Amino acid sequence: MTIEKETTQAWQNLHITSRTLIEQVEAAFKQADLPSLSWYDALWEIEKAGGEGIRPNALIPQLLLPQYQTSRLLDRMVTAGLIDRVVCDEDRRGCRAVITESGKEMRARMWATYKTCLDRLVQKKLGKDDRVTLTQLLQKLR
Amino acid sequence: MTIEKETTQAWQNLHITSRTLIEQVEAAFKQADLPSLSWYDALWEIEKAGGEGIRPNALIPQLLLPQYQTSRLLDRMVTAGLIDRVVCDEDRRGCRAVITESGKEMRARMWATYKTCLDRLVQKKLGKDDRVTLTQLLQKLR
DNA sequence: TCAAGATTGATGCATTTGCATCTATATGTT
DNA sequence: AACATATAGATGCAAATGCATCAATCTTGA
Repeated sequence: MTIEKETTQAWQNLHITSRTLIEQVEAAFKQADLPSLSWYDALWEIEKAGGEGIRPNALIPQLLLPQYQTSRLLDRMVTAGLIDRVVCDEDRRGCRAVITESGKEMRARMWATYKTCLDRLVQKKLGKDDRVTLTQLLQKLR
Repeated sequence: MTIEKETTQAWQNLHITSRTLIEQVEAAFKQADLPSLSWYDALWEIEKAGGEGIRPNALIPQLLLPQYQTSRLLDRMVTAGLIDRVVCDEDRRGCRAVITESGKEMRARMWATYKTCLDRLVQKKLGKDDRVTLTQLLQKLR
């Protein structure tokens, strides 16, 4: 079994590109005094869940985080006043994460920054066809 | 300025794919009782540098790590006996990272595992043409 | 019904990270 | 030469991570 050059190149470009782009978004967030991408992802999932909120264990597969990281991310967001941990009637072991008004506001502010990055880093760099092709190729790898 | 659906999808697929694949490689390393990918990358760069070794500050752009992380990664690899930190005659502030025999052996063992993953996760999943196309699209994003 | 096992989510502890700063040496300017 | 500034790399400290484990609750099967 031999690894071809194109394999290595695809591999390296995949990870370098992903890391570099994320770094640029994180830098933009920091610049704007905003928390990091994982907070955005979590806030967005929790906001989409609506007033009922969402169970931490349902958040795990969305965020691709381990259980303990999810738990601690929620801790920090509670501390920051962006979400509430609400008791869960249907399962007393669990809880529900519910976004606060302040959380919604934060998510919106983050989106404003995020959006600009996505436009500059992806949309402006690749035509629609290329974006579709890229998505298809990436999906073959998952 | 509006973010189109294909933009979001390319963005998400890029990062999810990268993370997922890396997780699988890391899992394979852990499985085989080997250190993590960043050790591999560092060992490889240092080994390629030959007997002269390489200056930490030259390693930084290769590894895409911040200075302090590079410094501490070298610490740990010294502790593990995989590299030596050699005094640098031409610049007394600095040092040179030189791979040890044990380090070469470790890199080779890691490559055996790594290679298998690359074959299974990339080479078997995408034909050569697709790999080339993917690389090209990713390069447009960097 | 009740014990055995599974699941939810939190947490103690050691390691790693991120940031800022420090020391030491090198370089550039007058 | 003498000083100011820049650069290389290490490090103290606070925060975040990874791992293992815990308590509480739920589910299942006899």
